[in-house]
Amino acid sequence: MSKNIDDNDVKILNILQVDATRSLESIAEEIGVSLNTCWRRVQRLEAEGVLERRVALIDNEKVGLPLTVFVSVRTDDHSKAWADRFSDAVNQMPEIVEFYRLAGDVDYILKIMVGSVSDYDRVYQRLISKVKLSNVSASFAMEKMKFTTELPLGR
Amino acid sequence: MSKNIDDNDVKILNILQVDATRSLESIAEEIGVSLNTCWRRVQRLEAEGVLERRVALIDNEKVGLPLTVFVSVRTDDHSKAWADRFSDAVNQMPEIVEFYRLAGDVDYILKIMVGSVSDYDRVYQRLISKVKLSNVSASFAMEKMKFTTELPLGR
DNA sequence: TTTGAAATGGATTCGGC
DNA sequence: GCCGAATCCATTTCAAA
Repeated sequence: MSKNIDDNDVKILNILQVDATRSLESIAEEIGVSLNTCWRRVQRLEAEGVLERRVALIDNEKVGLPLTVFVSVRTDDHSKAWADRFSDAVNQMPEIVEFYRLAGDVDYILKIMVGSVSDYDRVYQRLISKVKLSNVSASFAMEKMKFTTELPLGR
Repeated sequence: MSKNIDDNDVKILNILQVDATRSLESIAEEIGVSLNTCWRRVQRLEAEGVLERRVALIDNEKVGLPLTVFVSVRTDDHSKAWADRFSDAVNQMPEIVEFYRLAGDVDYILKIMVGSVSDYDRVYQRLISKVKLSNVSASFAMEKMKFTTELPLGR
């Protein structure tokens, strides 16, 4: 934990990462500081970029996106040019919601959210039309058992 | 896409899933409806559970959680009792931020956010002390190339 | 320089038309 | 769907420590 984040900051972050609609007044009361102090801390956390943004989370099933797919990618082309093209292609595709480069035998993992298996196939076809992938393996999620954007900050 | 979500609802959702601090007035203006209509639509989307909640997103590196680990789990115990114990254990561990049951040869995938490899090892030890896992494989993320909570709703 | 109390003005909420 | 009143809330100001 960064040294410029104290106990009260953590309390504020823990409240806001559960519910960003909480009023400053109620947060101030809960953590035992004045409204003003609380406001200043939130401002500082935003200015420092600790608090990145506030977003609305949408129920993926209720908007017709019940299927989550994890895709493992291996490549034999480890050039920068290839990596850049892959990255650009992924960033143009809104169905790909997460994308990491990994250590180990799998080079990349993608998380894709779509309406159906055939929607997934269209996303897959579009992706491989943009960039050559030597070894791709898809795993379909049968059940979302936990999903949170809340980071473990301790108390 | 569910039939009770129309074009204007999608526009509202697309705005709020990028920035939940936007005022109703500015949203109303952007999509071309009255403030009141916009407010009622947001109320309805919340009541229906389409809009689940609004949260603050925190910079994981700035709070000392630079390491993301994907863990694949295979099990030979496919009983309900075992699955429940696994699920309970995961839900008690805030470092595990995502958890899915998969189709295919890997049974589960976990996404874990921690400060370091040794923090990961502590999480891992804690997990296997609570539930027997027959085959576990961890992949460490070297680079977060894309992360968004924004669902692809089309226009 | 920091802190808290109070004022301001803007945004949200909700009834009625 | 639109108006407008009542309320709530973020932000600024200002005085005191």
